[in-house]
Amino acid sequence: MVTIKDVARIAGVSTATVSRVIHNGSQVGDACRARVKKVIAELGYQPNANAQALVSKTTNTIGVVTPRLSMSFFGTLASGVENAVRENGYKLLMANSLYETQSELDAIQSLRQHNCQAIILNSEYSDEATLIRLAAEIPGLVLVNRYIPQIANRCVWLDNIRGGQWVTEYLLSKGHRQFAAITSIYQNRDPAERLKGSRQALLEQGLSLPQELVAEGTANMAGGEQAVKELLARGQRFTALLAYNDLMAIGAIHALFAAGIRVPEDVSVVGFDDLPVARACRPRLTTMHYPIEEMAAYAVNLAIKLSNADNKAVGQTHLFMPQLVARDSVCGIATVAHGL
Amino acid sequence: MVTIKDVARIAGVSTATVSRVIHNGSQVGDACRARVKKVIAELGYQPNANAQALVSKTTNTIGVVTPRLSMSFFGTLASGVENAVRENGYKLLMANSLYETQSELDAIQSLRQHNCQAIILNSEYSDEATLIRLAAEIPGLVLVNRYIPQIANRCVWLDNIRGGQWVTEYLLSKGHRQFAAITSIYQNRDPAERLKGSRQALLEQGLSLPQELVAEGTANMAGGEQAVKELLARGQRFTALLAYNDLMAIGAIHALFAAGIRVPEDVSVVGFDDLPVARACRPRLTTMHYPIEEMAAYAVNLAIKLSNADNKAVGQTHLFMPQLVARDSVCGIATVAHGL
DNA sequence: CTGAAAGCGCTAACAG
DNA sequence: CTGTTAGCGCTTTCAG
Repeated sequence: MVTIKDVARIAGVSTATVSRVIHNGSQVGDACRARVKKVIAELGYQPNANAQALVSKTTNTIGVVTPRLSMSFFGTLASGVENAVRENGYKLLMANSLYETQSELDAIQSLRQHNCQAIILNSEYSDEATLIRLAAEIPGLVLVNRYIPQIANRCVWLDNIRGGQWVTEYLLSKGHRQFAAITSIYQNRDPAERLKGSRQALLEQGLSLPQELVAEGTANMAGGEQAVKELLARGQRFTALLAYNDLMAIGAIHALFAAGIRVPEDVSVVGFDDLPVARACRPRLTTMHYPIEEMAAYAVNLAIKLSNADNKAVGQTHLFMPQLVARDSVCGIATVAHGL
Repeated sequence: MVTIKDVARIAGVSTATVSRVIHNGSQVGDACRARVKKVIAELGYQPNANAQALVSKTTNTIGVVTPRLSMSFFGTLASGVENAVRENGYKLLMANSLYETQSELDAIQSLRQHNCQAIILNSEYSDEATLIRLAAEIPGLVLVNRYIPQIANRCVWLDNIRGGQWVTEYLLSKGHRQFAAITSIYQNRDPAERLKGSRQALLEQGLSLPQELVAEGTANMAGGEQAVKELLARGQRFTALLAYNDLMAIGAIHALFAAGIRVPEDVSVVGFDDLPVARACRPRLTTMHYPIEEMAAYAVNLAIKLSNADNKAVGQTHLFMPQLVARDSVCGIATVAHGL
């Protein structure tokens, strides 16, 4: 391994001068600078990042913690983070939290041990108190997809209520009046908010979504299938189905077809997230686009600013809006022959 | 930040002793060890990873380079790597290479600068000479999804030829005799090998796959759609369609349905990879399972061994086999009314 | 079994 | 403009 000493010796200068050249310190003579640069190039010298980190108390590294990279949503999130991190000249340390509070905490610890300059955290299950404490300890900590009022300036989040509202209004505008919903068994934050938005939109039209028209399942395809089967078993009638997310929506479509019910001709189905899979399934899914990649990039930039004590007003909020993407899983009620 | 000195001072021992306790050196008295452990716990001391790296010339960090995390295949790969890395007590540094040779090289450089103990690389476009050189320079470098004979012991790869062969044999066993294929415009390695396997299987039955029954497209949904349109425009007849991968297969199914051709009733379609999306589309896709997560984990363990100079016989190869997953996009030719 | 001391590669005053 | 010097936090001989 070629070190700064080697460069200094061969260039006939001190290590301090080499260091100055590396960091573009203007305090170096032109001739000297040229000579050092030449030697650096010849030797293929690269500063040792660990040594730099040790002395400067900070790394050019940003950490990210998500539940599980293999899931499309988090892979896209990570990809957004990676891009922004790279564009800012930083490196990315990554850890899966596996949906568990303890491994989430472990992941954060391990990132801190490496002196990450900032940490982007998609926390699903840690409680607010823990997160608030963490935020106090780590200047560059930013939460994605979660909103905690006390640390609003650290949160980059999505308006799920609006999302639920807008997608429901879209269905209403298409003439639908008979709604059903499938939601996550974990009725925390997102599922609750999306449903709340939907109910708000319905209420404005004098409609409601009674409990018997809501079924629960795990937030994936299997859960969607199961929830729809339950709805069908209950003998409920509906022309529009609101799914918590795209995966559940796709599961729902499978179950519906299995029961001889066509989508969208008999029942319109909407998802949420706009995962890549929403364009792969048939019919292509009408859904709310979750700008996760942009949010991730935004979070990285915010985290960098915060970690540089670039004082953000406490209480500032970083809110993103979902957007409707109309595809083929919804049709107007006028064209519906009979509903269900 | 609490350092080893703080612990030493408060515990009334030297830093050397604290270091020994941390590393479970057996050279410490029980009483002393207990006292130190207590202080460590009280202070919440965590060794500074950068300082450790500096002195020990190696980190507990493993790097991974993939083209783009937001793509399902690579997200799953990364997830497999992450799991194995964590289980081995290492941390994960990650970089996207964006399908470009230069940024791939940059990514590797940046990982080396951090003294990663090992690097897992999914290289698509770097040439073999570069990779061979890199392997010589970096003891812990392992290539995933690529095979280079000269550095066979560094390659964890899949038998694409067999894959192409097996999936084709499956179709043959279902009675199909009229084949078409859609493949990637980049006729490097994987696409060429899968096609080669298919042709081999066909040849054994006295069949062939002439060029007019092969169309090219980008290796994604759009490419699949376009390739099928081309096949159709050429007026080709076939009952079985071999797609380079799942994404192209799904695009193909879309294009087929758009043309009024049913899958699998009129045409059977097979993919390759077994991405999550293969279970989401309708009909669910029959495809070759690519054990990418297992391969990633295997690669990590191999990389760790190699980096510890745990001498692997040069020339050893680490080959994985794909596996057929029969779902709903294929049906027997006996039940086909007319073919296309 | 434990401590003292040297040094990993680099940066940042402080002199000159 | 450039060199000297003193560490950053930790591990690791080498003595004791």
